[in-house]
Amino acid sequence: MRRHPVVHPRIVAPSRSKTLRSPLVAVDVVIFTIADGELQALLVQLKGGPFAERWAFPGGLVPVGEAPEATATRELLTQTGIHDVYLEQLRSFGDPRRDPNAHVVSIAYFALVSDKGESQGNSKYTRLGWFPVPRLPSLAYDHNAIAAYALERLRSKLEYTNIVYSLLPSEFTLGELQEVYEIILGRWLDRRNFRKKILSLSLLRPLHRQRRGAHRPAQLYRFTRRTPMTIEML
Amino acid sequence: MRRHPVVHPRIVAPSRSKTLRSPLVAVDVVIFTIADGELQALLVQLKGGPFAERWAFPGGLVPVGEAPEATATRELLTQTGIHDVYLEQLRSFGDPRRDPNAHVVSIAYFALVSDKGESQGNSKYTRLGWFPVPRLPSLAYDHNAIAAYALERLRSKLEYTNIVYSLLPSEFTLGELQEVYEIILGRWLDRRNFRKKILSLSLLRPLHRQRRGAHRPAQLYRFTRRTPMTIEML
DNA sequence: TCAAAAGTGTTCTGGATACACCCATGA
DNA sequence: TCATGGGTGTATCCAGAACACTTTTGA
Repeated sequence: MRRHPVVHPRIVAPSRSKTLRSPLVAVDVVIFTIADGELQALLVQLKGGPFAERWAFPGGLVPVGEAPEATATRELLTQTGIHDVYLEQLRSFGDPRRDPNAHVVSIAYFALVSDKGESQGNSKYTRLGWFPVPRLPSLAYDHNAIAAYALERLRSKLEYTNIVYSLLPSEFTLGELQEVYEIILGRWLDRRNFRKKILSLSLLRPLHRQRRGAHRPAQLYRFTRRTPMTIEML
Repeated sequence: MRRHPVVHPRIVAPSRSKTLRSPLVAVDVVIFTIADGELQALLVQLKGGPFAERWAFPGGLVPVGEAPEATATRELLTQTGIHDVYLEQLRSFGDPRRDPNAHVVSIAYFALVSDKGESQGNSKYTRLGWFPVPRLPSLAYDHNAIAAYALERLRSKLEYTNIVYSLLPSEFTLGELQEVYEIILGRWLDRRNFRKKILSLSLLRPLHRQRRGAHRPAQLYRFTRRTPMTIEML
């Protein structure tokens, strides 16, 4: 019926017609990183509104004329200082009661960063905090549901894409790579099978340097391509 | 920054503030079925606007207070008469230029029906038509991109979920089931291997009836559960 | 010398693939 | 009798899983 101008005119300017009222559009970004042997997510603390003091994922309203993904990128930069990250749309959450103030349809994204460093930036308006994903507090809006969905997506994409590269620094050992998998998937992997499989994919280039520590030195590797590809990893 | 009321107030009523302008929200539904040995999709013909006469997926604006999925269900019923179908969110498409009239963020869904019959309903406002997916015309908005995305999703979900049940009538033969897979995946499957695999999943219950034709009678089957489950089908 | 992580190969098993012939029916 | 799809079993291959001991270093 939308296609019939009399019934659902898509053409009239929004401000002219009461029947054209539609929910607001927002984005929310779940930013994951690995730190302290855990999967962590970045939260901001709300200052006002019904969820004052509560934590939530960074995000914001999408203005007319801006692509939602651009909003996500922009809010990420202004709220957390993070830029140039892997960013992927999850899905939208549109329940009218998810925000008590107004009907806001939120498009959720997830982002992956290799370390917390970049997020020290512009925190002058908001308190930022990294939280271990297994023990997230009770979040504002429906953000706990978004978190669960994001985690599920991360787990499955880890298995059939190479996006794990965005959780690692440019140089890393096979042990560190395996640890990322173990933390996110929540299960131990056999080291020999893991190395066999990963090395057979020729995604990694061994360097001429090693990581030293209180143990036998470990070969350092680099990803040959840091660009998303779908490939059976496990 | 959205969390800071002064900068991005989420609280003010939409009509009060210019800064709160956000795109409109719509849904679009890609409805698939199998007919005449092909995957087909249901389109409606637009009557006015810059895409007059062009075909598009049924859909409509989401009103304030209604969950987008409810809008999708409702528009499906009013525009096509289709109800009680498998419906799944794909993702949202938000490019500001996808609709020349206004910035409309569309949440795309895909639906599966087992036959065209249900769509004869209320076509008094719009012309409806089923089109073979491999030969879709040039659609309105960005609907060709939505179609491509929907097809991709359908193909992958066919492999790891049981949603194929929603493309089949309540009783069917293994040959018909296999044909659905072959049409959608676009490749031939070995009959013996297919039957072995499918029957090993105990998703099907053989009936005491057979389908007759100009050939050896074929055993009829029924799905034991017509509810979405994730399971490795192929 | 000890703790801690790195490095390495083989066996087994199960699932996927490839493949060809006979059967029952309606026309 | 013929065309059409239905029904069936076996051999092969490969990837995944299971599994233990030695090495190198810093402390």
